[in-house]
Amino acid sequence: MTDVLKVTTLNVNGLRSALRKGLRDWAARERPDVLLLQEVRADPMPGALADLGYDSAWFPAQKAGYSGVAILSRRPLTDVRAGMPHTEMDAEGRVLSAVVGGVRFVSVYLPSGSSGPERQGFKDRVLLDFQAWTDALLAEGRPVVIGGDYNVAHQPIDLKNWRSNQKNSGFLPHEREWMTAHLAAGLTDTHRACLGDAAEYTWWSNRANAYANNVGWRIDYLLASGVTVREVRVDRDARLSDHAPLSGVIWQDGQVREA
Amino acid sequence: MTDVLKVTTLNVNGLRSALRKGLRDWAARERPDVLLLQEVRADPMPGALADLGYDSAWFPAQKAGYSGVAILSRRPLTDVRAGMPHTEMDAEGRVLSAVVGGVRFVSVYLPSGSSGPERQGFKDRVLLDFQAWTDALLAEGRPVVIGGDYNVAHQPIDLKNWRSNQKNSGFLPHEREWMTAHLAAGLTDTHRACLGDAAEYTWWSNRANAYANNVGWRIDYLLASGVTVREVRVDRDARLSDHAPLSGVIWQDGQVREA
DNA sequence: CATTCTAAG
DNA sequence: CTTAAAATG
Repeated sequence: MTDVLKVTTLNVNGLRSALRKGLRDWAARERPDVLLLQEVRADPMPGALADLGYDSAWFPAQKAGYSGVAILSRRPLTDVRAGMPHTEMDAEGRVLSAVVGGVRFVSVYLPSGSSGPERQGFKDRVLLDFQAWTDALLAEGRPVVIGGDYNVAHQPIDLKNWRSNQKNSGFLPHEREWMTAHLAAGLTDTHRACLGDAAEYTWWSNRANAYANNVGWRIDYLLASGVTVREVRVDRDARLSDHAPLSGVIWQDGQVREA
Repeated sequence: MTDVLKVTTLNVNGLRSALRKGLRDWAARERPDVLLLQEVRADPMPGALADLGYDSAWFPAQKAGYSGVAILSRRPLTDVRAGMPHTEMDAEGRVLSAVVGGVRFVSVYLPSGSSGPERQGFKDRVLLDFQAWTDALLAEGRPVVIGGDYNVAHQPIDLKNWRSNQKNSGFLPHEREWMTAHLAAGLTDTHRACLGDAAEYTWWSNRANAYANNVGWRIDYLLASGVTVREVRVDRDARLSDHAPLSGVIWQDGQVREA
């Protein structure tokens, strides 16, 4: 493989909704090689972007219209793995991976804990088990790119109102510590690595005027191991859902830039 | 009372929806003195047309967003009666009456039987009890105008495809016979009395292209006892819901046309 | 506040 | 096909 791979992660908040809002045109313009989607909230739609050359893999939740992740790729998609495994998590279609161009891509949608203590408890258990799962994945030795909605902001710079959110799900101390450990296990936060410490968010609540006032959170990540991701950017203007697409260009380590 | 009373009956299929579609402008233009509404599907909205001078009475279903009838009037509304009484029927907010200008106006929404045998059984029981209720009402001696969605087409001329609907709820032989008896009990079908035998419908399914192809049913009625209703018309073009407004002008019997 | 699903028509 | 509500984020 001599080419680089362009990757995008996006929580679509309903794939049908995102298609209505122009995901097709956006994909035709941006042409990511790999599209990691979360919150598909629909049965598999292999035809959705097929005419743009995308093959796809899908992992819907058991409950219709809820959660679900997918991977779309313009290059062959191999060794697809749906689930962690983890009975509760996998019933909700939250993690899916596949190999493209020698890199294992992961699309992950970690639970929100904001609807109450029961879901926060679930989220906390999932964080532990997802860490074990990524540890095992990294131990396989193959380059890994994880894209997804973690529902966790890491540092104060990652959300507009960090002070008032220290007791809210998504910015709880133990969630932030978990993210620190997750990265320390061997994953690069490519957004920070590429863009430095500028405040840039990937999600804005639909309530109030959060988007207009840029009251957002950075809860979507593109994490990498064994490859370098360059040209990372958040397409704040896309408006395909309440999340922004987060994209980057992957260079295999040791790969030589040609001309 | 020297003036005539203009009355309109309309199944709004959600009052909020009808307001979005222009019910306010329609009422400001047509200025019915009495508006008989069915399928309000909302909690009472006394402010909806208050600035056009309408007082109102409401009978919502116990279940939110379902059924419900109302009467709006630009003249004083007295002796309001909600319910038949009939436990099941009244839990669904289907009949409401009040006196305006010496006439008792009834807004009624008879059940649909099209969702299955259980609802058809309910509809059949309601038809019997509603007949008893109207018999008692007529026996009071006061002029009566009933407007509403009966969910019954009376004659073959009252629906586009009568042949294929002879086994479908809304045009079953026993429902048609019930309507014949209902009228024979002392109510004039003012639409037929005023407009003769022209095919004119008051409801078109949202499915297929029923409205464009005028594949409709006449299931909404303006029935009168003790008064004459003139200038009856169906406003097919209003598009305020899947039903058309059905209007008429009421002359008290013995009332002399002035000027 | 937005999405999807359901019940109902 | 359309409405409104419920669940979820």
